[in-house]
Amino acid sequence: MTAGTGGSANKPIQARVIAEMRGRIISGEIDPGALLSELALAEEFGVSRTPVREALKQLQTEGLVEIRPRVGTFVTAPSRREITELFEMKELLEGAAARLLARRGRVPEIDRLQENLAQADAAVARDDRDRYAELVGEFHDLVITGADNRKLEAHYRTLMNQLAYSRLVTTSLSRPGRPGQSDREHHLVVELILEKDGDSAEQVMREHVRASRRALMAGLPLPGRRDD
Amino acid sequence: MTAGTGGSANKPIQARVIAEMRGRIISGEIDPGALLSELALAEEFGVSRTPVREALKQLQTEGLVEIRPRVGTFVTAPSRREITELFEMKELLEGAAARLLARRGRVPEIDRLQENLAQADAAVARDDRDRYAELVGEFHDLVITGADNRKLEAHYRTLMNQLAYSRLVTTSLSRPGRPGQSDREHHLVVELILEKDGDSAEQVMREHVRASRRALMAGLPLPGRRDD
DNA sequence: CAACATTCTCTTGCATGGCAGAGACGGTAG
DNA sequence: CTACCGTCTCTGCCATGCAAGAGAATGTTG
Repeated sequence: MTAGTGGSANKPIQARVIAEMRGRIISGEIDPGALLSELALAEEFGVSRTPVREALKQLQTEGLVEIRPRVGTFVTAPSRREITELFEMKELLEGAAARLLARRGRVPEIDRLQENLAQADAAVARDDRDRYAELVGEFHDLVITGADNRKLEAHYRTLMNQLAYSRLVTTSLSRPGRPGQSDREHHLVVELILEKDGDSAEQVMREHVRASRRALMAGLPLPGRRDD
Repeated sequence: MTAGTGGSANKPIQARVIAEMRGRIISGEIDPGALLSELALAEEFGVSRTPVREALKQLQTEGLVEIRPRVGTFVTAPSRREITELFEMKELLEGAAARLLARRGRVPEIDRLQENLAQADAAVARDDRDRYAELVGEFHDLVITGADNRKLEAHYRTLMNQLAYSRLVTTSLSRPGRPGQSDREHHLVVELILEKDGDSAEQVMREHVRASRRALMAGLPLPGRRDD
Protein backbone atom coordinates (compact mmCIF):
# COMPACT_ATOMS: atom_id res chain seq x y z
CA MET A 1 0.00 0.00 0.00
CA THR A 2 1.09 3.58 0.65
CA ALA A 3 0.29 4.17 -2.96
CA GLY A 4 -0.04 7.75 -3.98
CA THR A 5 2.20 9.24 -1.35
CA GLY A 6 4.21 10.72 -4.11
CA GLY A 7 3.01 13.57 -6.22
CA SER A 8 -0.76 13.43 -6.19
CA ALA A 9 -1.34 15.33 -2.99
CA ASN A 10 -4.04 17.25 -4.75
CA LYS A 11 -6.91 15.63 -2.95
CA PRO A 12 -8.26 16.93 0.32
CA ILE A 13 -5.48 16.49 2.74
CA GLN A 14 -7.57 15.31 5.63
CA ALA A 15 -9.20 12.53 3.66
CA ARG A 16 -5.72 11.23 3.01
CA VAL A 17 -4.95 11.25 6.72
CA ILE A 18 -8.12 9.33 7.47
CA ALA A 19 -7.44 6.71 4.84
CA GLU A 20 -3.85 6.26 5.91
CA MET A 21 -4.67 5.93 9.61
CA ARG A 22 -7.53 3.57 8.95
CA GLY A 23 -5.25 1.40 6.85
CA ARG A 24 -2.67 1.23 9.58
CA ILE A 25 -5.20 0.25 12.19
CA ILE A 26 -7.09 -2.41 10.30
CA SER A 27 -3.88 -3.94 8.99
CA GLY A 28 -2.63 -4.25 12.53
CA GLU A 29 0.36 -2.06 11.84
CA ILE A 30 -0.53 -0.25 15.04
CA ASP A 31 -1.14 -2.33 18.13
CA PRO A 32 -4.51 -2.07 19.85
CA GLY A 33 -4.36 0.11 22.90
CA ALA A 34 -1.57 2.23 21.48
CA LEU A 35 -1.70 5.97 21.98
CA LEU A 36 -2.18 8.12 18.91
CA SER A 37 -0.80 11.56 19.62
CA GLU A 38 -2.31 14.36 17.58
CA LEU A 39 0.93 16.26 17.59
CA ALA A 40 3.09 13.32 16.53
CA LEU A 41 0.76 12.43 13.68
CA ALA A 42 0.55 16.04 12.57
CA GLU A 43 4.32 16.28 12.36
CA GLU A 44 4.57 12.97 10.57
CA PHE A 45 2.08 13.98 7.91
CA GLY A 46 3.46 17.47 7.74
CA VAL A 47 0.12 19.07 8.52
CA SER A 48 -1.38 20.86 11.46
CA ARG A 49 -3.20 19.28 14.33
CA THR A 50 -6.63 20.31 13.14
CA PRO A 51 -7.10 17.90 10.21
CA VAL A 52 -5.48 15.13 12.24
CA ARG A 53 -7.87 15.80 15.03
CA GLU A 54 -10.86 15.67 12.73
CA ALA A 55 -9.59 12.48 11.17
CA LEU A 56 -9.33 10.84 14.57
CA LYS A 57 -12.82 12.02 15.40
CA GLN A 58 -14.16 10.32 12.32
CA LEU A 59 -12.27 7.16 13.11
CA GLN A 60 -13.90 7.25 16.51
CA THR A 61 -17.38 7.24 15.03
CA GLU A 62 -16.26 4.29 12.92
CA GLY A 63 -15.31 2.52 16.11
CA LEU A 64 -11.62 2.23 15.30
CA VAL A 65 -10.24 4.48 17.99
CA GLU A 66 -11.40 5.67 21.36
CA ILE A 67 -10.92 9.28 22.36
CA ARG A 68 -10.69 9.70 26.10
CA PRO A 69 -11.19 13.42 26.69
CA ARG A 70 -8.16 15.28 27.93
CA VAL A 71 -6.23 12.04 28.02
CA GLY A 72 -5.53 10.75 24.58
CA THR A 73 -6.68 8.79 21.57
CA PHE A 74 -6.19 5.05 21.64
CA VAL A 75 -6.63 2.27 19.13
CA THR A 76 -9.63 0.26 20.24
CA ALA A 77 -9.04 -3.23 21.55
CA PRO A 78 -12.31 -5.13 21.18
CA SER A 79 -13.23 -7.16 24.24
CA ARG A 80 -14.10 -10.79 23.91
CA ARG A 81 -17.74 -9.94 24.16
CA GLU A 82 -17.48 -7.35 21.42
CA ILE A 83 -15.76 -9.83 19.13
CA THR A 84 -18.62 -12.23 19.68
CA GLU A 85 -21.13 -9.52 18.90
CA LEU A 86 -19.25 -8.46 15.80
CA PHE A 87 -19.24 -12.00 14.48
CA GLU A 88 -22.93 -12.29 15.20
CA MET A 89 -23.45 -9.24 13.00
CA LYS A 90 -21.08 -10.56 10.35
CA GLU A 91 -23.05 -13.76 10.21
CA LEU A 92 -26.28 -11.86 9.94
CA LEU A 93 -25.18 -9.50 7.19
CA GLU A 94 -23.36 -12.03 5.06
CA GLY A 95 -26.22 -14.46 5.32
CA ALA A 96 -28.65 -11.79 4.20
CA ALA A 97 -26.32 -10.78 1.40
CA ALA A 98 -26.14 -14.35 0.12
CA ARG A 99 -29.92 -14.51 0.09
CA LEU A 100 -30.24 -11.23 -1.76
CA LEU A 101 -27.61 -12.21 -4.27
CA ALA A 102 -29.39 -15.49 -4.95
CA ARG A 103 -32.58 -13.59 -5.59
CA ARG A 104 -30.97 -11.26 -8.10
CA GLY A 105 -30.13 -13.98 -10.55
CA ARG A 106 -27.24 -13.80 -12.95
CA VAL A 107 -25.18 -10.71 -12.26
CA PRO A 108 -21.51 -9.93 -12.93
CA GLU A 109 -20.58 -10.69 -9.35
CA ILE A 110 -21.52 -14.31 -9.89
CA ASP A 111 -18.98 -14.71 -12.65
CA ARG A 112 -16.35 -13.07 -10.53
CA LEU A 113 -17.20 -15.39 -7.68
CA GLN A 114 -16.65 -18.41 -9.86
CA GLU A 115 -13.36 -17.03 -11.04
CA ASN A 116 -12.45 -16.39 -7.43
CA LEU A 117 -13.23 -20.00 -6.55
CA ALA A 118 -10.98 -21.27 -9.34
CA GLN A 119 -8.08 -19.23 -8.09
CA ALA A 120 -8.82 -20.21 -4.51
CA ASP A 121 -8.72 -23.89 -5.44
CA ALA A 122 -5.29 -23.37 -6.96
CA ALA A 123 -4.06 -21.45 -3.93
CA VAL A 124 -5.23 -24.19 -1.56
CA ALA A 125 -3.66 -26.86 -3.79
CA ARG A 126 -0.23 -25.26 -3.52
CA ASP A 127 -0.76 -24.38 0.14
CA ASP A 128 -0.42 -20.65 -0.48
CA ARG A 129 -2.10 -19.30 2.61
CA ASP A 130 -1.41 -15.63 2.02
CA ARG A 131 -2.92 -15.72 -1.42
CA TYR A 132 -5.88 -17.71 -0.16
CA ALA A 133 -6.47 -15.25 2.65
CA GLU A 134 -6.58 -12.52 0.06
CA LEU A 135 -9.07 -14.48 -2.01
CA VAL A 136 -11.25 -15.11 1.02
CA GLY A 137 -11.48 -11.37 1.57
CA GLU A 138 -12.43 -10.89 -2.06
CA PHE A 139 -15.00 -13.67 -1.86
CA HIS A 140 -16.89 -12.16 1.02
CA ASP A 141 -16.55 -8.76 -0.58
CA LEU A 142 -18.15 -10.00 -3.77
CA VAL A 143 -21.07 -11.52 -1.90
CA ILE A 144 -21.68 -8.26 -0.08
CA THR A 145 -21.45 -6.01 -3.12
CA GLY A 146 -23.49 -8.53 -5.08
CA ALA A 147 -26.36 -7.98 -2.70
CA ASP A 148 -26.74 -4.55 -4.29
CA ASN A 149 -27.61 -2.77 -1.08
CA ARG A 150 -25.33 0.17 -0.35
CA LYS A 151 -26.44 0.49 3.24
CA LEU A 152 -25.73 -3.13 3.97
CA GLU A 153 -22.36 -2.71 2.35
CA ALA A 154 -21.55 0.35 4.42
CA HIS A 155 -22.48 -1.32 7.70
CA TYR A 156 -20.50 -4.38 6.70
CA ARG A 157 -17.36 -2.36 6.03
CA THR A 158 -17.63 -0.65 9.38
CA LEU A 159 -17.98 -4.04 11.00
CA MET A 160 -14.96 -5.53 9.31
CA ASN A 161 -12.86 -2.53 10.17
CA GLN A 162 -13.77 -2.87 13.82
CA LEU A 163 -12.77 -6.49 13.72
CA ALA A 164 -9.48 -5.71 11.97
CA TYR A 165 -10.51 -8.75 10.02
CA SER A 166 -7.65 -8.74 7.56
CA ARG A 167 -5.38 -9.42 10.49
CA LEU A 168 -7.58 -12.12 11.96
CA VAL A 169 -8.19 -14.12 8.83
CA THR A 170 -4.61 -15.36 8.65
CA THR A 171 -4.90 -16.63 12.21
CA SER A 172 -8.08 -18.45 11.32
CA LEU A 173 -6.51 -20.08 8.28
CA SER A 174 -3.47 -21.27 10.16
CA ARG A 175 -5.54 -24.09 11.63
CA PRO A 176 -4.63 -27.30 9.82
CA GLY A 177 -7.24 -28.30 7.30
CA ARG A 178 -9.16 -25.06 7.66
CA PRO A 179 -8.37 -23.60 4.23
CA GLY A 180 -9.62 -26.73 2.48
CA GLN A 181 -12.86 -26.80 4.42
CA SER A 182 -13.35 -23.08 4.01
CA ASP A 183 -12.91 -23.45 0.27
CA ARG A 184 -15.47 -26.24 0.11
CA GLU A 185 -17.97 -24.13 2.03
CA HIS A 186 -17.46 -21.29 -0.40
CA HIS A 187 -18.19 -23.62 -3.28
CA LEU A 188 -21.40 -24.78 -1.67
CA VAL A 189 -22.59 -21.22 -1.11
CA VAL A 190 -22.01 -20.25 -4.73
CA GLU A 191 -23.70 -23.40 -5.89
CA LEU A 192 -26.82 -22.60 -3.90
CA ILE A 193 -26.78 -19.02 -5.16
CA LEU A 194 -26.67 -20.28 -8.73
CA GLU A 195 -29.69 -22.44 -7.99
CA LYS A 196 -31.44 -19.31 -6.71
CA ASP A 197 -32.06 -21.09 -3.44
CA GLY A 198 -31.90 -18.04 -1.21
CA ASP A 199 -32.99 -19.77 1.98
CA SER A 200 -30.32 -22.44 1.80
CA ALA A 201 -27.68 -19.99 0.64
CA GLU A 202 -28.31 -17.83 3.69
CA GLN A 203 -28.29 -20.80 6.01
CA VAL A 204 -25.04 -22.24 4.64
CA MET A 205 -23.39 -18.85 4.58
CA ARG A 206 -24.26 -18.32 8.23
CA GLU A 207 -22.91 -21.72 9.15
CA HIS A 208 -19.76 -20.90 7.23
CA VAL A 209 -19.26 -17.70 9.19
CA ARG A 210 -19.77 -19.58 12.44
CA ALA A 211 -17.21 -22.19 11.43
CA SER A 212 -14.77 -19.47 10.50
CA ARG A 213 -15.33 -17.86 13.87
CA ARG A 214 -14.71 -21.10 15.73
CA ALA A 215 -11.47 -21.70 13.82
CA LEU A 216 -10.43 -18.20 14.70
CA MET A 217 -11.27 -18.17 18.37
CA ALA A 218 -9.56 -21.51 18.86
CA GLY A 219 -6.24 -20.37 17.47
CA LEU A 220 -6.35 -16.99 19.12
CA PRO A 221 -4.20 -16.16 22.15
CA LEU A 222 -6.58 -13.39 23.15
CA PRO A 223 -5.73 -12.38 26.69
CA GLY A 224 -8.93 -12.80 28.68
CA ARG A 225 -8.91 -9.21 29.68
CA ARG A 226 -12.39 -8.29 30.57
CA ASP A 227 -15.37 -10.40 29.73
CA ASP A 228 -17.83 -8.10 31.42
CA MET B 1 -31.88 10.41 26.80
CA THR B 2 -32.07 14.13 26.12
CA ALA B 3 -31.66 14.53 29.82
CA GLY B 4 -29.97 17.64 31.02
CA THR B 5 -30.83 19.95 28.20
CA GLY B 6 -31.47 22.60 30.74
CA GLY B 7 -28.78 24.42 32.57
CA SER B 8 -25.95 21.95 32.89
CA ALA B 9 -23.79 23.15 30.03
CA ASN B 10 -20.81 21.79 31.88
CA LYS B 11 -20.31 18.87 29.57
CA PRO B 12 -18.10 18.97 26.50
CA ILE B 13 -19.49 21.69 24.38
CA GLN B 14 -19.14 19.95 21.08
CA ALA B 15 -21.01 16.86 22.19
CA ARG B 16 -23.90 19.17 22.97
CA VAL B 17 -23.76 20.61 19.47
CA ILE B 18 -23.81 17.16 17.95
CA ALA B 19 -26.77 16.04 20.03
CA GLU B 20 -28.71 19.20 19.31
CA MET B 21 -28.12 19.11 15.57
CA ARG B 22 -28.91 15.41 15.37
CA GLY B 23 -32.13 16.01 17.22
CA ARG B 24 -33.16 18.75 14.85
CA ILE B 25 -32.45 16.67 11.80
CA ILE B 26 -34.13 13.44 12.83
CA SER B 27 -37.15 15.28 14.17
CA GLY B 28 -37.55 16.97 10.82
CA GLU B 29 -37.16 20.41 12.33
CA ILE B 30 -34.73 21.13 9.50
CA ASP B 31 -35.82 20.36 6.00
CA PRO B 32 -33.75 17.92 3.95
CA GLY B 33 -31.54 19.67 1.47
CA ALA B 34 -31.17 22.74 3.66
CA LEU B 35 -27.79 24.37 3.95
CA LEU B 36 -26.09 24.26 7.33
CA SER B 37 -23.64 27.09 7.59
CA GLU B 38 -20.77 26.66 10.01
CA LEU B 39 -20.70 30.32 10.79
CA ALA B 40 -24.42 30.62 11.40
CA LEU B 41 -24.47 27.58 13.69
CA ALA B 42 -21.41 28.78 15.56
CA GLU B 43 -23.02 32.12 16.26
CA GLU B 44 -26.29 30.51 17.25
CA PHE B 45 -24.63 28.23 19.78
CA GLY B 46 -22.26 30.93 20.90
CA VAL B 47 -19.17 28.89 20.14
CA SER B 48 -16.45 28.96 17.56
CA ARG B 49 -16.56 27.32 14.16
CA THR B 50 -14.18 24.51 15.07
CA PRO B 51 -16.46 22.42 17.29
CA VAL B 52 -19.35 23.03 14.91
CA ARG B 53 -17.25 21.81 12.06
CA GLU B 54 -16.25 18.69 13.93
CA ALA B 55 -19.85 18.05 14.86
CA LEU B 56 -20.92 18.28 11.24
CA LYS B 57 -18.15 15.92 10.28
CA GLN B 58 -19.43 13.36 12.73
CA LEU B 59 -22.97 13.79 11.50
CA GLN B 60 -21.66 13.14 8.02
CA THR B 61 -20.24 9.77 9.01
CA GLU B 62 -23.61 9.01 10.57
CA GLY B 63 -25.16 9.74 7.20
CA LEU B 64 -27.26 12.65 8.38
CA VAL B 65 -25.58 15.43 6.44
CA GLU B 66 -23.55 15.65 3.29
CA ILE B 67 -20.51 17.89 3.12
CA ARG B 68 -19.79 19.04 -0.39
CA PRO B 69 -16.23 20.35 -0.29
CA ARG B 70 -15.87 24.06 -0.76
CA VAL B 71 -19.58 24.34 -1.26
CA GLY B 72 -21.47 23.66 1.92
CA THR B 73 -23.02 21.19 4.32
CA PHE B 74 -26.50 19.97 3.54
CA VAL B 75 -29.06 17.84 5.30
CA THR B 76 -29.27 14.57 3.42
CA ALA B 77 -32.47 13.72 1.58
CA PRO B 78 -32.58 9.94 1.19
CA SER B 79 -33.49 8.89 -2.32
CA ARG B 80 -36.28 6.43 -2.89
CA ARG B 81 -33.73 3.71 -3.43
CA GLU B 82 -31.99 4.53 -0.17
CA ILE B 83 -35.25 4.39 1.71
CA THR B 84 -35.89 0.96 0.29
CA GLU B 85 -32.43 -0.17 1.32
CA LEU B 86 -32.83 1.27 4.79
CA PHE B 87 -36.07 -0.60 5.29
CA GLU B 88 -34.44 -3.77 4.07
CA MET B 89 -31.84 -3.30 6.78
CA LYS B 90 -34.47 -2.44 9.35
CA GLU B 91 -36.32 -5.62 8.56
CA LEU B 92 -33.12 -7.61 8.80
CA LEU B 93 -31.97 -6.19 12.12
CA GLU B 94 -35.33 -6.24 13.86
CA GLY B 95 -36.00 -9.76 12.70
CA ALA B 96 -32.66 -10.89 14.06
CA ALA B 97 -33.29 -9.03 17.30
CA ALA B 98 -36.61 -10.78 17.78
CA ARG B 99 -34.92 -14.11 17.27
CA LEU B 100 -32.16 -13.31 19.74
CA LEU B 101 -34.62 -12.04 22.29
CA ALA B 102 -36.67 -15.21 22.00
CA ARG B 103 -33.56 -17.26 22.64
CA ARG B 104 -32.66 -15.33 25.76
CA GLY B 105 -35.72 -16.40 27.66
CA ARG B 106 -37.29 -14.36 30.41
CA VAL B 107 -35.54 -11.03 30.68
CA PRO B 108 -36.75 -7.66 31.98
CA GLU B 109 -37.38 -6.40 28.46
CA ILE B 110 -40.13 -8.99 28.07
CA ASP B 111 -42.08 -7.58 30.98
CA ARG B 112 -41.66 -4.10 29.65
CA LEU B 113 -42.88 -5.28 26.25
CA GLN B 114 -46.06 -6.65 27.78
CA GLU B 115 -46.61 -3.44 29.65
CA ASN B 116 -46.03 -1.57 26.40
CA LEU B 117 -48.68 -3.67 24.68
CA ALA B 118 -51.22 -2.95 27.38
CA GLN B 119 -50.73 0.78 27.02
CA ALA B 120 -50.76 0.48 23.23
CA ASP B 121 -54.10 -1.30 23.34
CA ALA B 122 -55.50 1.55 25.36
CA ALA B 123 -54.07 4.15 23.01
CA VAL B 124 -55.57 2.43 19.98
CA ALA B 125 -58.91 2.09 21.75
CA ARG B 126 -59.14 5.82 22.31
CA ASP B 127 -57.65 6.55 18.87
CA ASP B 128 -54.70 8.43 20.33
CA ARG B 129 -52.29 8.27 17.42
CA ASP B 130 -49.52 10.41 18.88
CA ARG B 131 -49.33 8.30 22.00
CA TYR B 132 -49.45 5.13 19.95
CA ALA B 133 -46.63 6.34 17.69
CA GLU B 134 -44.59 6.92 20.80
CA LEU B 135 -45.33 3.43 22.03
CA VAL B 136 -44.42 1.94 18.68
CA GLY B 137 -41.01 3.52 18.95
CA GLU B 138 -40.62 2.13 22.44
CA PHE B 139 -41.72 -1.31 21.30
CA HIS B 140 -39.10 -1.61 18.60
CA ASP B 141 -36.55 -0.12 20.92
CA LEU B 142 -37.26 -2.77 23.52
CA VAL B 143 -36.91 -5.57 21.00
CA ILE B 144 -33.56 -4.21 19.88
CA THR B 145 -32.12 -3.66 23.33
CA GLY B 146 -33.55 -6.99 24.43
CA ALA B 147 -31.36 -8.71 21.86
CA ASP B 148 -28.43 -7.83 24.11
CA ASN B 149 -26.05 -7.04 21.27
CA ARG B 150 -24.53 -3.59 21.49
CA LYS B 151 -23.24 -3.62 17.96
CA LEU B 152 -26.63 -4.49 16.56
CA GLU B 153 -28.11 -1.74 18.65
CA ALA B 154 -25.57 0.80 17.41
CA HIS B 155 -26.14 -0.03 13.77
CA TYR B 156 -29.88 0.07 14.31
CA ARG B 157 -29.74 3.55 15.79
CA THR B 158 -27.69 4.82 12.89
CA LEU B 159 -30.24 3.35 10.55
CA MET B 160 -33.20 4.92 12.25
CA ASN B 161 -31.51 8.29 12.32
CA GLN B 162 -30.91 8.14 8.60
CA LEU B 163 -34.55 7.32 8.06
CA ALA B 164 -35.67 10.15 10.33
CA TYR B 165 -38.07 7.46 11.46
CA SER B 166 -39.73 9.41 14.22
CA ARG B 167 -41.05 11.68 11.52
CA LEU B 168 -42.16 8.90 9.24
CA VAL B 169 -44.00 6.78 11.74
CA THR B 170 -46.83 9.24 12.12
CA THR B 171 -47.32 9.19 8.37
CA SER B 172 -47.47 5.44 8.43
CA LEU B 173 -50.04 5.38 11.20
CA SER B 174 -52.29 7.89 9.50
CA ARG B 175 -53.53 5.14 7.20
CA PRO B 176 -56.97 4.09 8.36
CA GLY B 177 -56.93 0.80 10.22
CA ARG B 178 -53.14 0.67 10.33
CA PRO B 179 -52.74 1.28 14.08
CA GLY B 180 -55.02 -1.59 14.94
CA GLN B 181 -53.28 -4.02 12.62
CA SER B 182 -49.88 -2.87 13.78
CA ASP B 183 -50.91 -3.47 17.37
CA ARG B 184 -52.09 -6.98 16.59
CA GLU B 185 -48.80 -7.76 14.86
CA HIS B 186 -46.92 -6.57 17.91
CA HIS B 187 -48.97 -8.90 20.09
CA LEU B 188 -48.17 -11.84 17.85
CA VAL B 189 -44.44 -11.12 17.94
CA VAL B 190 -44.35 -10.97 21.72
CA GLU B 191 -46.40 -14.12 21.95
CA LEU B 192 -43.91 -16.01 19.79
CA ILE B 193 -41.02 -14.63 21.79
CA LEU B 194 -42.63 -15.90 24.97
CA GLU B 195 -42.92 -19.32 23.39
CA LYS B 196 -39.21 -19.14 22.60
CA ASP B 197 -40.01 -19.75 18.96
CA GLY B 198 -37.14 -17.72 17.49
CA ASP B 199 -37.70 -18.73 13.90
CA SER B 200 -41.34 -17.69 13.85
CA ALA B 201 -40.65 -14.56 15.85
CA GLU B 202 -38.11 -13.45 13.28
CA GLN B 203 -40.39 -14.27 10.41
CA VAL B 204 -43.39 -12.43 11.83
CA MET B 205 -41.26 -9.48 12.84
CA ARG B 206 -39.91 -9.17 9.32
CA GLU B 207 -43.38 -9.35 7.87
CA HIS B 208 -44.47 -6.67 10.32
CA VAL B 209 -41.68 -4.36 9.16
CA ARG B 210 -42.63 -4.94 5.55
CA ALA B 211 -46.26 -4.13 6.29
CA SER B 212 -45.21 -1.01 8.11
CA ARG B 213 -43.11 0.00 5.13
CA ARG B 214 -45.97 -0.54 2.72
CA ALA B 215 -48.31 1.57 4.84
CA LEU B 216 -45.68 4.25 4.90
CA MET B 217 -44.73 4.37 1.25
CA ALA B 218 -48.39 4.45 0.27
CA GLY B 219 -49.16 7.52 2.30
CA LEU B 220 -45.96 9.32 1.39
CA PRO B 221 -45.91 12.17 -1.10
CA LEU B 222 -42.20 11.65 -1.76
CA PRO B 223 -41.25 13.54 -4.88
CA GLY B 224 -39.84 10.96 -7.22
CA ARG B 225 -36.57 12.82 -7.45
CA ARG B 226 -33.96 10.40 -8.60
CA ASP B 227 -34.44 6.68 -8.56
CA ASP B 228 -31.02 5.95 -10.05
C1' DC C 1 10.28 2.74 54.57
C1' DA C 2 5.51 3.88 53.26
C1' DA C 3 1.69 6.76 52.31
C1' DC C 4 0.19 11.16 50.85
C1' DA C 5 -0.03 15.84 48.98
C1' DT C 6 1.79 18.71 45.28
C1' DT C 7 3.64 20.24 41.28
C1' DC C 8 4.67 19.55 36.58
C1' DT C 9 4.23 17.99 32.02
C1' DC C 10 1.58 15.81 28.87
C1' DT C 11 -2.59 15.44 26.48
C1' DT C 12 -6.77 17.24 24.12
C1' DG C 13 -10.43 21.23 23.76
C1' DC C 14 -11.65 25.48 21.84
C1' DA C 15 -10.97 30.18 19.72
C1' DT C 16 -9.24 32.92 16.09
C1' DG C 17 -7.44 34.34 11.58
C1' DG C 18 -5.86 33.84 6.92
C1' DC C 19 -6.48 31.21 2.54
C1' DA C 20 -8.37 29.06 -1.67
C1' DG C 21 -12.09 27.28 -4.40
C1' DA C 22 -16.98 27.29 -6.00
C1' DG C 23 -20.99 29.54 -7.30
C1' DA C 24 -23.89 33.78 -7.92
C1' DC C 25 -24.38 38.18 -9.66
C1' DG C 26 -23.94 41.95 -12.77
C1' DG C 27 -22.00 44.16 -16.64
C1' DT C 28 -20.88 44.11 -21.46
C1' DA C 29 -20.58 42.74 -26.17
C1' DG C 30 -22.80 40.50 -29.97
C1' DC D 1 -32.75 39.92 -26.24
C1' DT D 2 -29.19 36.54 -25.41
C1' DA D 3 -24.87 34.74 -24.37
C1' DC D 4 -20.50 35.33 -22.32
C1' DC D 5 -17.00 36.87 -19.04
C1' DG D 6 -15.07 38.98 -15.00
C1' DT D 7 -15.65 39.95 -10.25
C1' DC D 8 -17.28 39.35 -5.78
C1' DT D 9 -18.95 37.04 -1.80
C1' DC D 10 -19.92 32.97 0.13
C1' DT D 11 -18.41 28.52 1.75
C1' DG D 12 -15.32 25.15 4.02
C1' DC D 13 -10.20 24.21 4.92
C1' DC D 14 -6.14 24.56 7.58
C1' DA D 15 -2.61 26.78 10.73
C1' DT D 16 -1.67 28.69 15.10
C1' DG D 17 -2.18 30.05 20.03
C1' DC D 18 -4.00 29.73 24.55
C1' DA D 19 -6.43 27.27 28.33
C1' DA D 20 -7.83 23.39 31.12
C1' DG D 21 -7.97 18.65 32.80
C1' DA D 22 -5.64 14.14 33.76
C1' DG D 23 -1.95 11.47 35.19
C1' DA D 24 2.78 10.67 36.42
C1' DA D 25 6.73 11.90 38.83
C1' DT D 26 8.51 13.85 42.90
C1' DG D 27 9.12 15.93 47.26
C1' DT D 28 7.41 15.69 51.97
C1' DT D 29 5.87 13.94 56.24
C1' DG D 30 4.42 10.28 59.39
